[in-house]
Amino acid sequence: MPELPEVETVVRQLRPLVCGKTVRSLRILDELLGKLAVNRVRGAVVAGVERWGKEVVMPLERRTKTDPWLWLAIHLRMTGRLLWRAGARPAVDLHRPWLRARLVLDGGNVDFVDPRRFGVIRLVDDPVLLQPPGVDPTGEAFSTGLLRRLLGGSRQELKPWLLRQDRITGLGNIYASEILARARLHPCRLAGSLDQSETRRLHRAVVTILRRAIRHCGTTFSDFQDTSGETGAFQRFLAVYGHEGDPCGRCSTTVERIVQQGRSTYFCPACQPAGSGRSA
DNA sequence: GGGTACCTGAAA
DNA sequence: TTTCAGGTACCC
Repeated sequence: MPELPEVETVVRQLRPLVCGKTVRSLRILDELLGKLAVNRVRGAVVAGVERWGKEVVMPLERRTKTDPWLWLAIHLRMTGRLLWRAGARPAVDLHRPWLRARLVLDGGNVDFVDPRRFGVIRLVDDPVLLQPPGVDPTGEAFSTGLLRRLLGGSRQELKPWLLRQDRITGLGNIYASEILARARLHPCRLAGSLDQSETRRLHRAVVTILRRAIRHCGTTFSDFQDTSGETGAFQRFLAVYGHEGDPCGRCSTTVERIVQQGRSTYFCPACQPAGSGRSA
């Protein structure tokens, strides 16, 4: 599930639960995750829970004179989740559907559950290795001017361009469609073809959609306390994503679905006219 | 740049 | 049975 707002939600919910707690162990249960130096985390203290792009990053402080910092990074990819299970002795009982890894802390577990097994865990000494290449669209640095420079000259279609993590980090397939619907821009427009006012609309849509999605805890998400249900509520506000064949909320024209680079794009052909600068 | 692969489950 | 899925790495 996770795009930027969902990962932000995970991080905010996890932070007060795990910060300051001591790591007992990191259990890797799926060989697809590869070999990690899990012994190095034992006894470290969780110093934070951060979102770096779409990745959950936990700085771990060790009681060693040399190399006191370790960085645990978890990318949820398509179906990964981090579920908190409070409890005193939860290292046993590894039976949980799709459980791939478990961070055992004093007072509870962080369970990495991931049916499709695309998720990735990294453990590194140097946080530079985790630095996302693109700009964070929720940060101060993301301005209309910066967006204009990033778009400059690109001959890629807008919607695939929005998915590029080396330009803007954090957008995914749902919010890319939602952002273009709000900005009233056709997904097949060439990224480099936007004029100043269109660029401003796109910038505002990125900021607004992400802010609203974060406020509503993202689109569908599992609870950390009890394993049931979804706390995310943003799906109620989706204007176009998943709404092929439904009337557009603004003009009642039928919402369409097209495929770009093998992925679904939803848009309203009336509110988001092709206009000039559309790819051939 | 764009297709394809990775993997599994749910829904059509 | 086939298609689709919130992501990204790797191929030409």
